[in-house]
Amino acid sequence: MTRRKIRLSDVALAAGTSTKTVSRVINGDARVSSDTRKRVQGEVDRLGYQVDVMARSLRKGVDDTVGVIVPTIGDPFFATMIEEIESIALEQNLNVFIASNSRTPSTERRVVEGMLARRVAGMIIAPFMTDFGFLANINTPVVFLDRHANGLDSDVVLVDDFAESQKAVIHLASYGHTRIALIVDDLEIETSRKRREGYLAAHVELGLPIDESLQFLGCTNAEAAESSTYKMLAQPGVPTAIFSARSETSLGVVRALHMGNRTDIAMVSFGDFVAADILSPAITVLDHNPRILARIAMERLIALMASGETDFPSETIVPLHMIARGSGELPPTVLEVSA
Amino acid sequence: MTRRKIRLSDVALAAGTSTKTVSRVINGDARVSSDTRKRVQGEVDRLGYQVDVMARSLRKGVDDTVGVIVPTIGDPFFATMIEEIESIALEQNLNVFIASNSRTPSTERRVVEGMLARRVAGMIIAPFMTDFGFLANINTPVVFLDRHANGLDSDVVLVDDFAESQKAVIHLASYGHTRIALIVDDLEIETSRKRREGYLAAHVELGLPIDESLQFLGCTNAEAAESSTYKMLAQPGVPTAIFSARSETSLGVVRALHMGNRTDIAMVSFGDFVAADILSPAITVLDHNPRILARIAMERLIALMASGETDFPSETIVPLHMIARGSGELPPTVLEVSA
DNA sequence: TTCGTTTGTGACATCGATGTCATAGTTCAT
DNA sequence: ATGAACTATGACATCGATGTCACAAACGAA
Repeated sequence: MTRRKIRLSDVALAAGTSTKTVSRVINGDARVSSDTRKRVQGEVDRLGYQVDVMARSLRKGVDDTVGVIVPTIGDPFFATMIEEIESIALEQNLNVFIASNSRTPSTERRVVEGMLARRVAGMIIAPFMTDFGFLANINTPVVFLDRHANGLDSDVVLVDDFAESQKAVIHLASYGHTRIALIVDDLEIETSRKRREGYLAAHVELGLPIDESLQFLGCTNAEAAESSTYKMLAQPGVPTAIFSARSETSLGVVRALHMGNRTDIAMVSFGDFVAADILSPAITVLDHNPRILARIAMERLIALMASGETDFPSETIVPLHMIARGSGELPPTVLEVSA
Repeated sequence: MTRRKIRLSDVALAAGTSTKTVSRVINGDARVSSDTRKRVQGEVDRLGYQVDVMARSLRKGVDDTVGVIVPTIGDPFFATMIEEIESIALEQNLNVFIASNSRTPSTERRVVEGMLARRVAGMIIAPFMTDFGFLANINTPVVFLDRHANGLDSDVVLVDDFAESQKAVIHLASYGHTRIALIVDDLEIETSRKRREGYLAAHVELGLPIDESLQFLGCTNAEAAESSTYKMLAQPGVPTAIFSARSETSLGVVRALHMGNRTDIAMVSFGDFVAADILSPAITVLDHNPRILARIAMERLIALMASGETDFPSETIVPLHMIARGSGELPPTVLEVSA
């Protein structure tokens, strides 16, 4: 029933030439008489021949595809990043394959190896937490995005998580807050660790007391952040402000504040998110724009793929702007003294 | 500088066996003495050998990867769908490669061919608008998601866009609305077309007048929907309710309503979205849950990959539930008579 | 006219892994 | 003891395309 796949040799047979000549036509080699070329092209069209990319790249060693690996596609931050990468790739006539590491180190490694084995021309990786030492003597260009790669000195594009977080907390404190909660993902993730350090450093700098009970760690997604926030609202000594260290967790925090009728609590989100500007109050955010990061990373990757040099890893730090929308400028709520 | 890639033959040489025997060990073939096996495995580990997936699948014809193709990764509907597919794949020990067609027919075709050429074991495609006739005599299993494939009779999992949309509009009308606007994507997309037809059918069924000026077509993304909504709010004869035919456009509509201070206008969204429940008013949605669709599609695909039969394409229609949250139950605003 | 070039073409090896088949050495039932 | 039935292993062809090199024909220069 199914027609056999057309191969180079089938075309060659039909056109009465060798496979090599067909190959030349396919690849636009000048060394073919226009006569032969026309005949071969005719057969190619008639038979609907398509190059077998696998075989080709087995032979050539690479193909024009870039691989992108992120922790989760569902996180709008990464989704947007991917969109931007794709639109650049479209301009450059590159293909893009995307995979997620599902926030699982074993998957992360497998996925990276899968991309390598498929001989992508380059990769952009937003690492989770695998040790990338195994990439040390691979010559495929890789640019890391958002976080450094553990165990590998490589090109990276990121933001100053420490300083930006510190800035956000100081912003809240400047409105009089002294009990500022932290909602953050797993500390094994470099980004999370640094953001927390920034949070702590701000406290130290301002001479504010550090309260363990205000730090909610391990908020891996919006749901976890939401339930941490409920817990926070229920405990004695409710904070008057919250610093959410990731846009995805911010969604959970905001939902809990709305559900619990505590929109009087101030908050700043590390990273913008949809609807942040139309909530009441609108949410103040550090504009951690994935498109900018993606664009820089692609530029770097394209340069690497062209030149092949990988000897001097560059580190690009993108500064962030705070967008004050209201939630971060709320004054501390007068504490209700419980009976 | 870069170490040469380790091949099967390198391992064979080191272990003093033939490549075939190494291959057997790699693939867990029983026909190897435990002695030889141990020796080979030792060399594999020592040298850090990794299978070249390209070469392997050139030989075998397939590999354990499923390809997923969607119009845009940025659309949370598709992003969530992908997440679900990945989590199932993880259980099944399958790899997933994702690509977007960038809402461009030429890219769509190129991407599908790229996947095929890489010999994915199966594909899940949320088609944009390409004619998929070229897949007719390909034997890779494919399940279409969300929309039928043009020009190809294939397995598909979708919702009843027509009837569900009709239902949504009738829901609005039941609260007294007679001027109901429509925000919809390009009509070349099957889904959009059917949803609009449902909108129109509801009008006919209820005997409501159909007003061209209330239909905003071509809203391809949130921004487009937002500016269409502004236009709608500015024109004479502002509607009292809006049916937004896609969750991504709903975000734009909601933003415009908030910005324009017209949250008194009722609305129903085809598809839930983050924050829909914490806005004021909270948004009534048809719960077009991508996870359910994804799960069904994966089950079907896995079955197809196992059996290979592709002869009887199945069509699965998933029913939707309406989640009434407030915005869809608002009464019509009393029209202000302009001076 | 003869030799060096250029041009068009094909034979063959190769990329890395696996299927097929042959074969030498064992084991076992008769 | 002897042929049947395994077991463990390797030689070789193959998947589909392309690089290398050889070579015949046509061309141009002396």
